[in-house]
Amino acid sequence: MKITMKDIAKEAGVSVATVSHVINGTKRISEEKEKRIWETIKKYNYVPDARAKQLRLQKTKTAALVVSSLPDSYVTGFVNAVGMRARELGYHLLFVNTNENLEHEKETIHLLSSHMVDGIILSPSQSDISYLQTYIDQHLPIVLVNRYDPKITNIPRVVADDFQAGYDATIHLLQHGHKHIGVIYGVPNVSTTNQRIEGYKTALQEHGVPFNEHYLEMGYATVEGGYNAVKTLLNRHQEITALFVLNDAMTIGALKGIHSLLLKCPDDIALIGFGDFEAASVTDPPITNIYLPPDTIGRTAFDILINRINNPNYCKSVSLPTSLIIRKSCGC
Amino acid sequence: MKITMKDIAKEAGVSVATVSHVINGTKRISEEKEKRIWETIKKYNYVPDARAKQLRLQKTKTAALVVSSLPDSYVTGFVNAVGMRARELGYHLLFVNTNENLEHEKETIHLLSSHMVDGIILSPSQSDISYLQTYIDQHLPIVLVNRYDPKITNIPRVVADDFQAGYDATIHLLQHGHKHIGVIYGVPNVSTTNQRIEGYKTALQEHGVPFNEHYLEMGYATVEGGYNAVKTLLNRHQEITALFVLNDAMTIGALKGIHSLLLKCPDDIALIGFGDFEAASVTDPPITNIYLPPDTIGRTAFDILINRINNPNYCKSVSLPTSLIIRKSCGC
DNA sequence: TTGTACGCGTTATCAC
DNA sequence: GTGATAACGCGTACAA
Repeated sequence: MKITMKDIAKEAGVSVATVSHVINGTKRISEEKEKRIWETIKKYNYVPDARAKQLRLQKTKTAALVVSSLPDSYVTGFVNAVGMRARELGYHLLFVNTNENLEHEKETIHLLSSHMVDGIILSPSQSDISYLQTYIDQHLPIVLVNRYDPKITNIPRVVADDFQAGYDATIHLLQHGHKHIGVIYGVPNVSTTNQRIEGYKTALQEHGVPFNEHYLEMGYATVEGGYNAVKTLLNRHQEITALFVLNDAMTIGALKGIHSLLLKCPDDIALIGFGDFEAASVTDPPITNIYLPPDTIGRTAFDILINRINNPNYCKSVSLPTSLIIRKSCGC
Repeated sequence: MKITMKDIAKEAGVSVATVSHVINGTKRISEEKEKRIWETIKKYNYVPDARAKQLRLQKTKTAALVVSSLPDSYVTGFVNAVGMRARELGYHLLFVNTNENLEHEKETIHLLSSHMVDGIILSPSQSDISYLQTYIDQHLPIVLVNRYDPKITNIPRVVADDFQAGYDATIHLLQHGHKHIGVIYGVPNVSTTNQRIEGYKTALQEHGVPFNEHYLEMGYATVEGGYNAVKTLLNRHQEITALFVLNDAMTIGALKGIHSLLLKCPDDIALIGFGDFEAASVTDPPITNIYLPPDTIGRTAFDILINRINNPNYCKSVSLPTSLIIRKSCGC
């Protein structure tokens, strides 16, 4: 049931006008009443209805950004796919990039929960998404993409089969005779990273290769971050002959790093990336990648969201297969 | 002045209920009245207020997409910059990708004009944006980015100095002794393409090199498109020794094409791109590019939009400088 | 502090 | 069958 300012006012034993003033700080209200009102607001996790506010104030505090095309790459492709599907189904899309910042993400979800949108597709910044439970209880339709918390099962999600992908990549490197395989990742404690590393471990184990946790190197999920991570890792472990990098930007940085160390790829160091980007076929050498299907993920996520909007109990989760695109960076 | 359903009803001599039924097709209304109502709607370019509708119907037909990061590349970087600035100023951002489709763009602007947003940053699909005049007359705040119509001066814009960029790129190639320089572009009749080509022509002229219009090759603005365009162009004009490609995706495709023709870059064909992408430093060879500053363009566009929102007469236009990033694809 | 008109469409109800 | 009247959705801000 949706809770309005009227409900808050009744519960706190004041008028809606008073509640409004407290929320907006537009007038001094007595200490105790103000406190009681805030408590009631917290209790019900109340957020003023954005539309009513906009209608009254005659402004939306929303700007539109319209562009005529988006070049490809995983997240971009994904954003694009969601946009296309949204359009096909007569929906608009409000877009927010939280820049891997949890606070920003929490604020965003809170804001959006003000009936600003019918539902949310969320690619979380971390795996700890327990804060979402409140909104789920309030029947705010949410679909998780890419990352999720395995312990939370009442939120639908669409993700890639990261375990299998990590496994496949590792097997590919093992088949080329590599025994010392480094892994470079950007974001810790998220299901994507964890699952890919699990797949990596499993593949190693099946081939009787011991797992060395020092072969796991974290860095910022940027070109620069990948560059630094590679240099650190290879300087410390000269026995490493292959690298598995978990995202596009770091893959580019890793290749830069390999070049700067005057190493030959794939002769000295084999490289396999995750995500796949347009330029991967023209790099020196062309990079073998695990391909993530942004289009399928995006469209599926939107379709699931619509189902969830129409039926609050709908809770299907999907895990999509990835594929290995073989180029030259592993010595094939 | 904002026009409401009440105004339409009065003008057409009917009640608001009738107007609503006509718009939504929820009831049979007599031929003549329906016709009269539609005419009035067209006359005033009336669009029902999205917020009032949403408030009444308790749904927004809007979904949110929240992602935790966007990898870089020009448009992506630009989108990201606008998003950051919007957040800093307490705005939300509705995002639409029109996929270079003019009809889609027109529909979008029309929809957004329903007070759905306070203002619009538009990267048009074509230079013919005369259809915007109606909205400008209605004081819908719009800022143009990247592309514009030189004839329309009452819409603020922020663009790169495309003429100078085209000039700089060409001069760079001329200085390396190239006389037969091909140009590959994706979108015809837009200011970006036109201006860059103007710069190219001017540079040629200053160096006494004749302009050959057959050196201009158009293709789809994709990797595939760049690939095909290069093959077509180089097969037809074997004397060409340098290529200037006007966007990232086609630049990647062009390099692919050069490889597939078994030509050496830069020895056989020099290459200079436009936009610059992360992987450009690790391609074979690393690609010299004209760099467009997405961050500055995005933030500036948003700031101008805010000014326009606060003052309908504000109409500053900005042209930002580009820079040449020298790598190896020109033989430096 | 609070009652209440208002912003703008939608739709159930009622009148012709 | 056609069309108008009016209540409603939810905050805001002025008058009391």
